[in-house]
Amino acid sequence: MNETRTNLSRRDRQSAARANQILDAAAELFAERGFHRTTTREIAEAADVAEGTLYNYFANKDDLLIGIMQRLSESFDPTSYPMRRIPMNAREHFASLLEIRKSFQDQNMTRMQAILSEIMANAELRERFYTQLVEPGIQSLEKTLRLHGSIGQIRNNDVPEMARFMASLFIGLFFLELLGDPVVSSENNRCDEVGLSIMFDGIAAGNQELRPKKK
Amino acid sequence: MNETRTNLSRRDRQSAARANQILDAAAELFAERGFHRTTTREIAEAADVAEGTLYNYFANKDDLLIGIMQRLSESFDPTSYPMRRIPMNAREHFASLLEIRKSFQDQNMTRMQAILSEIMANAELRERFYTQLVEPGIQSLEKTLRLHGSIGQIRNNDVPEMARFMASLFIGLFFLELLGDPVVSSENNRCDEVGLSIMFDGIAAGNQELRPKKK
Amino acid sequence: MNETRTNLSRRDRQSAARANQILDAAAELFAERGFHRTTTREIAEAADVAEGTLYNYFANKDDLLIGIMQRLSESFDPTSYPMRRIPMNAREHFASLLEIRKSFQDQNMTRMQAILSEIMANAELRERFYTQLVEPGIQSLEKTLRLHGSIGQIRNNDVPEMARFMASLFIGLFFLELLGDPVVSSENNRCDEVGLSIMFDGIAAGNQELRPKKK
Amino acid sequence: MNETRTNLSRRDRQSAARANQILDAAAELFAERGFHRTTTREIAEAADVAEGTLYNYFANKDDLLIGIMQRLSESFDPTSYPMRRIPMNAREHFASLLEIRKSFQDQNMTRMQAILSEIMANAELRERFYTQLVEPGIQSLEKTLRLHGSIGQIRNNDVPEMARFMASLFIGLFFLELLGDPVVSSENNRCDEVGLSIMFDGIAAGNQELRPKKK
DNA sequence: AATGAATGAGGGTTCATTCAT
DNA sequence: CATGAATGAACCCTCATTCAT
Repeated sequence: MNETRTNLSRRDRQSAARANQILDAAAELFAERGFHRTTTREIAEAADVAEGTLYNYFANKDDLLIGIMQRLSESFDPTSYPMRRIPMNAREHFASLLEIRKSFQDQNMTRMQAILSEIMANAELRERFYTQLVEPGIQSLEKTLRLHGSIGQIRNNDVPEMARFMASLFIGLFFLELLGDPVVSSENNRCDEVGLSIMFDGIAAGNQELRPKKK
Repeated sequence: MNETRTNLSRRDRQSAARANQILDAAAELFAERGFHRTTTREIAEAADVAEGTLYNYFANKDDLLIGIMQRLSESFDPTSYPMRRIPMNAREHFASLLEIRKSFQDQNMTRMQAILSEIMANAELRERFYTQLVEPGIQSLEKTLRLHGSIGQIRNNDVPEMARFMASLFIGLFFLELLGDPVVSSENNRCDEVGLSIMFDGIAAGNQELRPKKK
Repeated sequence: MNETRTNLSRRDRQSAARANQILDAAAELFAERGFHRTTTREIAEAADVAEGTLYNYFANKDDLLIGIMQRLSESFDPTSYPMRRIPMNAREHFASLLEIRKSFQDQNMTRMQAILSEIMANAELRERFYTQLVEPGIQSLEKTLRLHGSIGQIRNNDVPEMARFMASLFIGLFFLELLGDPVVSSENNRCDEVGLSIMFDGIAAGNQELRPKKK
Repeated sequence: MNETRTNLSRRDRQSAARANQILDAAAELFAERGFHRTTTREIAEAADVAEGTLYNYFANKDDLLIGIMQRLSESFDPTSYPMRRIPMNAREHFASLLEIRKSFQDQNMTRMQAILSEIMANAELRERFYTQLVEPGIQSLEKTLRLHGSIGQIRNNDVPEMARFMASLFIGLFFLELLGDPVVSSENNRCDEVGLSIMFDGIAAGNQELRPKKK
């Protein structure tokens, strides 16, 4: 059989594609109006399948959330990023992390919104979210911090707290964007830039290096 | 009648008390299992009233969320805090802000959780949340930053971004606590301390002042 | 309060009446077209209540069957019958039992049909049916047989088997009626009469006493 | 091709075998959990075919019941039995009928259970059941009774009622067995024996012949 | 104002049946 | 003829809301 490039038969590929098609439709709707205000009927319509077909791919409505989360975590591999151009200047490194955050956010905003509404109310999902996304992200941050700390580029203590500090920043910015804060949402906002500056040099007067203005 | 201290009649006070009793019950349940997984029957039972009674105090179930939000914003008056002991050392000032955040969080965790689950899915609520809580908070931060900036204690530019930076930090820490992150959740965590240090002096090696260790 | 005759409040009585109203409608429909081919909507319509009201009185659809069974067993108290005019002639006694059977059948045909269809498929119901109806009936028969046996009116051994024999007869006749057998179903059928005769004197030629023809 | 013994081609035989394989699987499941609680998917799995294959052999799910009934009636040919060793002693004759009943029951218990649950709820099936099984059985009984009556071995009147009497007995015993009555279900029960005795000699004291005790 | 039984629209899910492969 | 994914009507049940008491 001609399946050199994938181990999956055509049927399997079709099946996976169908599952994705359903998940995408579900994520869109969950993000738009929340998990509970979205009916399986609407999902089916949006995915252009019959309602019963949903249940050939997912055990129940909750399982759609799990599926969305799964795909979210698949597209989030923090270990791959920071090491790409190491060793590098710490500031540039963290700048690139912030950019990665932004690009991840842009590509996964819908999925994030889709599950966020249920994360507060669904302990299992919350657990998964922390384990699959937040924890790995924080650990990656810790690793990065230790690396740069070990070579004297940044302070070398309180790594766990620093990592939480940075993670909080990421999460908070995401939230403010969701809430529609005009400054954070504006296309050419300087939040990341300022954030990076503060993170490295603090807000104390006189600490700031000269930074190149964004053009 | 003895109504010297309030403008409310006894009936009005009883009525307000009953409304609060219902809101508290609702908040507790919403926080625990989410808005949609909580039934009006459960709320009524928890509040020790009949189901129909709910509708004498609130137009519908959604209105309970609005009510909880209302009380949340009543107990959050950012304008009152920062000015208490001004002028003061900027670092101490922000330290006290962090403490205020923590105490607010402790006292309103339930209510916050109660509405958070619906904020993502309910545009009206999201709007209210931003307008009543986030925006005032940010504006207060901006004011504070400008104040200290104007007297040269901290850098004096990018105030909006700095305020978002700090707000993000608050929000993110809250989130990590909700998610059960062990470092942030631990009783004697140093996150605020480290956060303050970073905020002022940055993570760049050599920037840190000597800080007194927490006892 | 004026509740001398019953311990039940008006509300309780109304509630019980409503429950009966629902059970009667359900029994009718179950008998007509079977449990699974009857929808809760149809039951509600027949009972002239809303569909949701069913669930204020019964936990679920299955519970309706249990309720019907309950009422069936309430209207079947075998212990009360046979002793009414004891000691009596054994033949007359069993003749009256057959009449009782017939009258019970007439009054409960619908309910019996209603549950019969599910008895074969529902182990719990089958268990209840045997325990609440069949077993008490057989035990009552055994008691009666022992009584007449002890005073020499009938043979005095194999009481359990004789009781099963008679119970089988009752059940079988009921079944044939359900199946629409013309002889058993005919208004003035002589099955009971002949049955009684056989039961006492057997079918062997020459055994029969002279019996008065039914007028 | 070697088709000397049957008129059926190999294909036809295979086809019939497949149909039987499906019917057997269906009967097993219907008996176990009832018609409506059994899904076509389960039947297909048990029969080791695809779900769609069912519909190549049977028009729909109901048709499976008809099929089971068909096979039941094929294995029940009352005309063949009683005449085998006629003339014979009437008592022995009926004893052999009871044995036949028992063996039929043993061999067809599953199928009987399978359709019984639907007989109460399905008029068409009930009709078939009566026409194909009960009526022929009763007619055969009537014939037998008339035969023995005509030669003076048993009473010669009320044949239809006597036949119903006996049929009821058969049906009732079957039912008690289904219900799990301990006496009827016990391996070495004496119900048939006692039943025969009663049927011939009645329960009246002094009627019984001396019968040999079962070992 | 308080009650809680009644309501019925709407939800998630099942499953007999079809049909393209 | 065999397959099993796709289908969608129909089901049981929930629950926010109403209203007579």
